[in-house]
This record gives sequence, structure tokens and C-alpha cells, in this order.
Amino acid sequence: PDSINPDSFPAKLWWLVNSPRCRSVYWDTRGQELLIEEQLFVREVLGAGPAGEEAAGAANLFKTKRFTSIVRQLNLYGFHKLVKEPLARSGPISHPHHYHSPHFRRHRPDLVVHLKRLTRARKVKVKVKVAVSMELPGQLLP
Amino acid sequence: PDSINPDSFPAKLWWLVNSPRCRSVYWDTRGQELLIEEQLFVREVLGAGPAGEEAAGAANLFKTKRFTSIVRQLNLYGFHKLVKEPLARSGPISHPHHYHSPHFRRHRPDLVVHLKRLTRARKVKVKVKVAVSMELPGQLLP
Amino acid sequence: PDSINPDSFPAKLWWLVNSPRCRSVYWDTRGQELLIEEQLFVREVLGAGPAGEEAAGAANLFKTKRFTSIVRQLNLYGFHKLVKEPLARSGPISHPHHYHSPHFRRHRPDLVVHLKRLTRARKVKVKVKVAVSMELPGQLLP
DNA sequence: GGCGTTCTAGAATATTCGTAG
DNA sequence: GCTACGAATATTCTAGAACGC
Repeated sequence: PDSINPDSFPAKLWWLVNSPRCRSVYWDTRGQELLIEEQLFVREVLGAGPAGEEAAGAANLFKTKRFTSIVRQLNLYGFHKLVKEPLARSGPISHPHHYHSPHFRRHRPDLVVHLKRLTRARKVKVKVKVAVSMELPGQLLP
Repeated sequence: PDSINPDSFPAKLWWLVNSPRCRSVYWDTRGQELLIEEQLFVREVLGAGPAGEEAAGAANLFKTKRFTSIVRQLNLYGFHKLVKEPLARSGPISHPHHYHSPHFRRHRPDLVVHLKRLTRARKVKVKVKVAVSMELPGQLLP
Repeated sequence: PDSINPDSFPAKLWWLVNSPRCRSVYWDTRGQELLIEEQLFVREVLGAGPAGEEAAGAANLFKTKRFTSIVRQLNLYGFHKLVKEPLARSGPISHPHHYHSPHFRRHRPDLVVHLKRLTRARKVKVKVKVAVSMELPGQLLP
């Protein structure tokens, strides 16, 4: 019934995380979290490094050159960030971003079809669920 | 009555744009727009370049290492972006960001005090002003 | 009150038609119609010629490389095509596309602000007008 | 209370695809 | 084939919300 549009954001993300040529996107050790190294991603995927590189491996996968656009997409498809950065003072270099979605797990390409863009209608549904669960705090919705 | 807190964001911005040692923040030719070169700013002000530089001139001016935080601050203080991406024909990379505020102009440090953080209360004020002016379309509020 | 967003499609179009460096977009002799030469436009503005040129004059003005996207924008902003092509005759030489809008005329930059994107709300207005005129077929709305 | 930082969402425009006429 | 438009996604700019100081 539902098939995946290979041009959609989830499909591109799945391709990137499983491509051995893409070093900026990869799984955590358990295969439950998506790790993205921003600096490297901007260079090798968006092709917008400080030296003006062209995207080598994944040419023109995205039209944007800004990482914030990728973040917006991740949120639009229901990903959430883990490891909220606590004013990272540790290294001068940034840790990778940790993102999670229940429908994005290693070796489970079958789940990707459930990654739906949060459109207006779908967001209303979520808000209703949340509101109801707030009013009936002892109950759980399926 | 109102004095400027030298630790506030507007004060830091004013210092940066007028510092000859800061090459990533500068005025446009008319002194009406604030120009910021993201890549350079991240390196020389936030000290978070890909090579792990330490902020040289302006050490620890900000606690963040992410440019998005600077953008959030700019918006919170009423700056707006002009000339988004294109129409800048120079190199392949890094057109500066153009930001504008009526209270941020070259040679006018006296205006900086008017840069107020848009907090909840102040935003309500603005909304009320707008609403009233909609209902009384012939009138102007001070 | 209303000012023009220099990044919007109408602003870009106005810039192109008045730029002497852009040979693919120009006025008709009366200054009432917008003429676009598709092949040349694709090469010099969209930077997607058969030889893979980079957009020379107007680099990255648009993110698309397809002319159909420009046509969609023209329609979204209320332009209509004149001279519907009657079986392009004899030869690969393409006539320019003729487009018209009452708010796009030579020497009248003041009209450009009236070029509004046909958004949902504005389209509803139109639909209401149409619906009413369907129910009251004898009447005409101004 | 205010301010700075982070993550997420709203709103508008831009781009693509499909499909009536 | 061609034009126009609806609908969905993509990109950008701005704002909301939560938390810590």
C-alpha cells in the first residue's frame, strides 16, 4: 500500500546513514540513534565547506547549504534530539548530534515508511492526544 | 535613566562591529546594515572552527559555540534579515548575513539603549498596539 | 506600508528584466509583456545548460534548474501566457514565451508591490466569488 | 524578574509532481 | 502537446518553550 518516495527526506537520510562513503552520518553502537557530525556533513553532503568544496560523493542530494535546514527537516519528521548539549565546554570540537525516531533503526528499512511529515492535520491529532492525556492523567492511549 | 549593560547582547554586538580586530562583523557601506560572515565568525568569535581554534581576540565573549544561538539573539532583539541568499554574486561561498535594526546604525551608539529583548510582556504590548490600531484605523499611537 | 521583499520571485524577475546582463528576459516593444527565451534562460540564469555551465551573471538566484518551476512561479503570481504556442513551426528556434501581468510593466516599479502570491486565503476569496456567481447565475460581481 | 542557550515549531515562500482542461 | 492549478514536500526566517544562571 504505502511505498517510499526515494526523493523524500527520510529516504535520503536512510541512504546516507547506510552509505559507507558518507562519514558524517552513522549509527550509534546499538543502531538506535542517528549520529551526525555537523562540520563534516556540511562539507561532504551539502558541499558548502569554508574552502568552497563541491559535494563529492552525494552531489546535490539537498538544495540547501545550511545545516539548520536539515535540523528543520529532522524535526518535521518527528526526530528528537538526545543528549541536549549542556553548554559543551569540553573539547573545542563539536560532538555529533544525536537524533532519535522510533521509526529509524538500523537493519529496519521497513520502518522508514512510518516516517510521515508532520503536516497540519497530523499535528492536530498529536495535540489532541496530548491534551486528553493531560486531562486523564491515569490513562494511556494506544 | 536607562543605561546599557556591557554584558548584554547588544553591547557585545556593538563592540564587535566596531572592533578593527573582528573581521567577521562589519557595517555595510551606508552604515545601516550589519554584515556577519558566518564561517569566520564561528572561528574568530565563537572559537569553534573545524580545526579547533580558540577564540583569539574576543575570548569567551559568548558561551555558545553555535551560530544559531547568535541568530536567535538577533531575532530576540528585533533584528531582521535582509537579502537572504542570492543576489550576491561574488564567490561560490559565504555571502555575509545581512541584518537590520532601526536602533543599530554606525556612529549612533546612543540608539543601542533602545534595543530591548522582546520578552513576553513587551510582546503583549506590541500586540495590543497593533490590535487597537486595527480597530481604530484612523488613529496613530505614540 | 507595504514594502517589497527583495528575495521574492517578483523582485528577482524585476531585476532580471531590467538587467542589461540578462539577455534571456526582456520587455516587448510596448513594455507591457514579459518575454523569456527558455533555452538561454536555462543556461544563463539557472545555470543548467547542456554543457553544465555555471550561472555566470546571476549565480544562485534560484535553487531550481528547471524552467517549469519558473512557469509555476509565474502562474502563482498571476502571470498569464499570451501567444499560446501553435505547433512551434519549422526549426529548433524557439519563440520567446510571452507573459503578462497588469502589475508588471516597464518603468513602473511601483506596481511590483501588487504582485501577491496566490495563497490559500486569497484563492478562497476567488473561489467564493465563483461559487456565489454559480448560485446566482444571473448576477455578476464587480 | 531578566537574560542566554537550546530544541522545536509556525509561517511564508519555493520547488516538484501530477492531472485536469 | 500545452497551460494552469492543487497538493505535497523543501527551504528559509522567525518565534515559542523550557531550562539554568
